[in-house]
Amino acid sequence: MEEIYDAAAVERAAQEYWDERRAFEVGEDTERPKYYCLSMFPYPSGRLHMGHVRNYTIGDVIARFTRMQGYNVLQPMGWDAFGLPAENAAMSNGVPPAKWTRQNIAYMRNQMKSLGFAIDWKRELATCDPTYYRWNQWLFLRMLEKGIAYRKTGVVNWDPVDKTVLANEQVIEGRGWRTGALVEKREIPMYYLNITRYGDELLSALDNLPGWPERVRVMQANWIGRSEGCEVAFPYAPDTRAAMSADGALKVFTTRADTVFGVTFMAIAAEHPIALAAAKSNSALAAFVDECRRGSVMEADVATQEKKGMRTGLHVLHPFTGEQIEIWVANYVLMGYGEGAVMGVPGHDERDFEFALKNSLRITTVVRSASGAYDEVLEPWIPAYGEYGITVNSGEFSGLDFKAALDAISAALEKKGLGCKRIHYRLRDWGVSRQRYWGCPIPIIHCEACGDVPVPDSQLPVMLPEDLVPDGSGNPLNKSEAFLACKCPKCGKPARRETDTMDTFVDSSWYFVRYACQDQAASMVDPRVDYWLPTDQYVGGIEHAILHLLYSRFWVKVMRDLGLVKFGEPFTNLLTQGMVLNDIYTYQPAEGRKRYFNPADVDTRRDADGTEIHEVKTKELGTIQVVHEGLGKMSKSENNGVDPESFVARFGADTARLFMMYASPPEQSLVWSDDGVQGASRFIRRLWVAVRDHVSKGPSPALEVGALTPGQRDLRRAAHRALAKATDDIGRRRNFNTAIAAIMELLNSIVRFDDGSPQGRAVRHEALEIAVMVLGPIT
RNA sequence: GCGACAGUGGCGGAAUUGGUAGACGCGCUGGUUUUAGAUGCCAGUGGUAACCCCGUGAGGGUUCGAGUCCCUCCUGUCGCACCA
Repeated sequence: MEEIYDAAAVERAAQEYWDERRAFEVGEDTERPKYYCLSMFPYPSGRLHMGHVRNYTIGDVIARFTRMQGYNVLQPMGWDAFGLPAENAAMSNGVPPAKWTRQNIAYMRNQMKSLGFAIDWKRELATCDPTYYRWNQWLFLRMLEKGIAYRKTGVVNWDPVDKTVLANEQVIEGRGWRTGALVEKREIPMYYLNITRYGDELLSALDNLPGWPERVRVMQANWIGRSEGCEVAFPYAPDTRAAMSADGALKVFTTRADTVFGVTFMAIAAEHPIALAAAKSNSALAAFVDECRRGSVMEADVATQEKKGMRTGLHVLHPFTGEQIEIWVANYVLMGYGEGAVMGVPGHDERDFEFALKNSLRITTVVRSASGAYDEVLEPWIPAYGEYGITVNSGEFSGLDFKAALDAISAALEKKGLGCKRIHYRLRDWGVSRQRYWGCPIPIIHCEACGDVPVPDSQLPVMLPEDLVPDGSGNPLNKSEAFLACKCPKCGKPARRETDTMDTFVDSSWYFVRYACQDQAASMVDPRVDYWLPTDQYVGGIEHAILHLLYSRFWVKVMRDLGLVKFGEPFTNLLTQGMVLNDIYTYQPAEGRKRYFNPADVDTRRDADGTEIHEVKTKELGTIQVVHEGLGKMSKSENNGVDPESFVARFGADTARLFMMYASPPEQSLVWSDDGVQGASRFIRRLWVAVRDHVSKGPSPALEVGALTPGQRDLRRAAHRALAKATDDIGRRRNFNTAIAAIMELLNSIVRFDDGSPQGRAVRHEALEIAVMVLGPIT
């Protein structure tokens, strides 16, 4: 009983045993059903954090469990190795990003190994290796041939802090997603991927992903934002023609072309060219335009923001009646959506209604309620006004239902050359060029004579020089003559290489495919991909619900259409794990910045009247009282992280893993708790002691069910019930907590149950085997 | 504002999907081992002095039976955010 459970020794022995046996290396075994269990690969930032540990523990439990059920299970691991932090680290300490990244990978690989995951390390890959990124380049060239990749000069989002172009998706509320800096607009030629071409499929295929959480599918559907409607052009009236000094038409997109006869005004965004033209000769309007543009950035109270507008004094002509319609600038019209202009139909659109009331504009009824909810549109607004009905007061188009009116009106518009049916997406094409060094070079050569020439396949990969050190003054590739100088593949004359690199989302869009054939030098994929893919289970953070998952789905569909893979959806089942939270403690000195204290350093005691007091012993200030600010995601900035490495050193990986799985269901956030850790630690120790004691008493006799006492029979039944329960829970990934609870209960009864009889030992043996079997996946 | 999800002891959370509410763990209380502490072990722990009583955010409904289903409301979390 004096023996102490030495987690490090126990775990090291197990890990060595696995290594020797190459226990987790798998091949393509057609005899067994395959199971591909994938966790999102980490960015090699330097050290693992608890979020990683949780992510990979959940994946590992699923992998080990399915493996025990007889599947041929692949669980690979790799590194999302390109990206900005490496450049930032390079700038602060002068180390080339390649070196920094590879050191981090080596360190984190060791950390991961000490956690004992059932990973096939033979298949490890890093996206910064030419053997990987050459296929980014290769597929990019195929996309270029198909017209999916194209070059376009466009207004891009420029992050002034990171000095890089951001995708629309990387701009959050007008700010860079990483830096939070206000984004500026710049014109830069760059490469785009035509993801909108796949918009329909990306949307409709969501319905065939029952293994995805509903909310992720909703988020993706909203992001794609498909709407079916009609483009309508309102020709300029003479005054507008004069202001714009050109003939033309104001284009709008509408989903309600059936209400086109109800248009009583036009509303345009403050940034719209007509607004800018009108503002030149109208200072009041110019001031309003300014206000709107400022207001749209300060979005905090957008929800309750009043619908404000101002007339431009300019007009357009109704495409059917020829009537003059006045153009207003309105703060509720967004330049970034559709054409930056809407047709104002106050009778049948709530926002237009509100706007018309406020500005005393005419409200006309052009749709009659099919359900008899109303005859005429009157104040106040009722939702029925916005519903589909039968057209009225619409000239030759009166008396039609929505579908018929839409068809007739769009056909008539098309005849006049003033519009047509159109499907509009919120989703934009994916700009993949980045003005950064530490990324996959875009395989293009710029020749004075031949223009932009794709690098021939035979010259791939375009190698990224690994010895450069960014200094903050832009992309070092632009200063590297060795990289820049090349020959034009077409004419052979000296030419310059493209220095832009690809968005790192490209790297992560297909890494899961490459795991299947990581050592294949001759091609991007090989038949092994057909065996393993698609992935059966993907585990990762909800923060990737839109970008990474959407890009991956798109990329795989392109690969499918190129005949490279046979599937169109990469991830059959998706599990989005919750965050790891911990307490936040702060101290606000009389002067200076608020300080954050790590919860591990905080002592909590109760005051005489029962209120909790949190104290920290500091060197400079002595013992101070700190404030408990609640719970937050473990982060550096709030100093509430728990370091996995020191944790494992102290308690062992099994405790870390058991606690992670036990304390909270995988999809929910997990609150760190030292007490919970104690419980998990105690449990692991207790299990170890029970197994060791049992083993030390020698082999158990064969189990004779008929000879059991009622107590023994009960224990045996409890063991089998626990097994069934755990199998069910882990299989459905619903709640690992209950699976573990069943085993804890079992273990409790085993420990108490010790009558020393031979059959008692046999039952105990069986029960322990079951406990170890179920906990095997977890610990 | 719209949408999704949730609300159960002091805490994390169970409840076999409509059938003994509070599994399991933490915490707490008492006992015990120990020179002492930590650990370990034993017992107790929703409320109430107690019960065959009352208890799953509030109110109503369906049902032999509701934490679970339906309606209304409240609160919280997340997502979207004037989507034309």
